[in-house]
Amino acid sequence: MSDISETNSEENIADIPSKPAKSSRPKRISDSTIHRLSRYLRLLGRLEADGVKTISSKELASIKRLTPAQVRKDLSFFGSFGTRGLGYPVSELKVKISGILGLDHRWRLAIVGVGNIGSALVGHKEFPERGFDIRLVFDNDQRKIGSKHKGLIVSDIKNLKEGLIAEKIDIVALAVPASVAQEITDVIVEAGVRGILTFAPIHLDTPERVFVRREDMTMELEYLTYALSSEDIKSINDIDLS
Amino acid sequence: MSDISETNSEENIADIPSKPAKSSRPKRISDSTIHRLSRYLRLLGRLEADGVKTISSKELASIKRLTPAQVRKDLSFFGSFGTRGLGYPVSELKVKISGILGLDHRWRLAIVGVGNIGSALVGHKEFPERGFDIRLVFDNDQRKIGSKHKGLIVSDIKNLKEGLIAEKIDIVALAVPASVAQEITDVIVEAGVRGILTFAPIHLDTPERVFVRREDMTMELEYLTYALSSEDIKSINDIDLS
DNA sequence: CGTTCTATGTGAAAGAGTTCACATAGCACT
DNA sequence: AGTGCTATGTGAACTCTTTCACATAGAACG
Repeated sequence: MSDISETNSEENIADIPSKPAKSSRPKRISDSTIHRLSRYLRLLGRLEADGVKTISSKELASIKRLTPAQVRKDLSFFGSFGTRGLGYPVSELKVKISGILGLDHRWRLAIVGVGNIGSALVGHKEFPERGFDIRLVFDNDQRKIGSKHKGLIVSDIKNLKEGLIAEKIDIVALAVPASVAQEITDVIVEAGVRGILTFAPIHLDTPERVFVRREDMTMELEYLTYALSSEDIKSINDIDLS
Repeated sequence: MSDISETNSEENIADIPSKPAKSSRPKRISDSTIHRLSRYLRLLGRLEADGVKTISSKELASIKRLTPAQVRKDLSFFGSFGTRGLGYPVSELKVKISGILGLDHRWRLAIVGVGNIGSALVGHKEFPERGFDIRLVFDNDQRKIGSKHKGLIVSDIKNLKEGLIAEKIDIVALAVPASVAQEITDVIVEAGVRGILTFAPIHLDTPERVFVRREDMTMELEYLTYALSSEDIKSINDIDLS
């Protein structure tokens, strides 16, 4: 049973907290720490390009609106990468974080569903730049199958399982309608893929060994509408009626 | 902590109970609670369509892999919507949550940037279905400006500020290169828009009254690569430690 | 109308994540 | 080599979130 899979705020991964703490486990790194590492990494890339050699936790934090302690704590979970009195060596830290995040080699992706979102993913330039190679693209629409889409030929979803296995796909980006997301997920899982990035706004049932992350724009929009609405309510309530 | 601007200006206001103790929104509600409300809402929509009249916290939780207590707690922050011994009335709860999230009226969106992601947003069918109307689309590419994009004419980004004001835009979805994201954000803020959903992987500097949410696919992919990599490492490490 | 049974609503406990605060490592400069 | 200075690394304190556990509201049925 993986402790990483037990994300707290999102239900992504199937998990029933049945087992008591297994012996002495490394230590569970929080969701948010990993996300922050991603963000440090990107910043470090820019700093390196700018020729910055060293950066302190304070500077790192101020750019991202975090506390220096947060930065140091995040990094300290994985080792001591800084020099006391000096700060962190930019290039070296970048390499270290890349390693932690598993970005020391390239990853093989497949996109399933070439609708609005799927197309955007296929053309997304950031992916190859950051180590993700899109190897396969699938759809069930006969008009799309066989056609070239930004340099990649769209495969028939009927061949999904075989394709994923043959191309040794690590991660699938799932951009299909919610109504078929679960059945396609089952095929992906059968093919042995253990990472899924889904855009379907439903819960996907997967075995424990499979990691699922959801990207949900509507949910984020709804967070905004909540925030905007309750602000308004607040200002109304702030007016003293007496 | 997420990027949502801090919303606690309540320290200023002394706790004078001049009004009926019908406190509107006393505590700060967590990020995760709001996200879960979004997800309950979607599930309730499906249940309602299926003719389900009543649902218990246990059922609600099992579908989403949460605990019943979590569901009840989330809802209890906003009131008592259920009936003891019975559960929650589906339609009624749906209306209540919609209200909490500010979804009792439609919201006016603008998309800035019609690249891969921007195009996907413009064509995204879920938005209108969920109360979000895309009113304006902007780009800086002369070849795109003036052309119709899924029924909407692309405006010149030079007219961003005026357009946002004229169309009373509530929320902007920002899908532009990171290099120009901050300057465009400044214009959006000047136009008085207080909600931004950004796809640029950088920190946006905004005044406190503006709410920013980030959608970051690469970050989620990196979470997956982290999880997949450390799984492998873990099986090696599982042997010793402390 | 009373009894039984079920699932809510909620304080309190437990568990996570963040911030504090400070001892200390290492650089710089004499 | 010694002194001063700065920023790391990290237990401990604190704060926020989740889970527990149970009293109790209301439905159902005789």
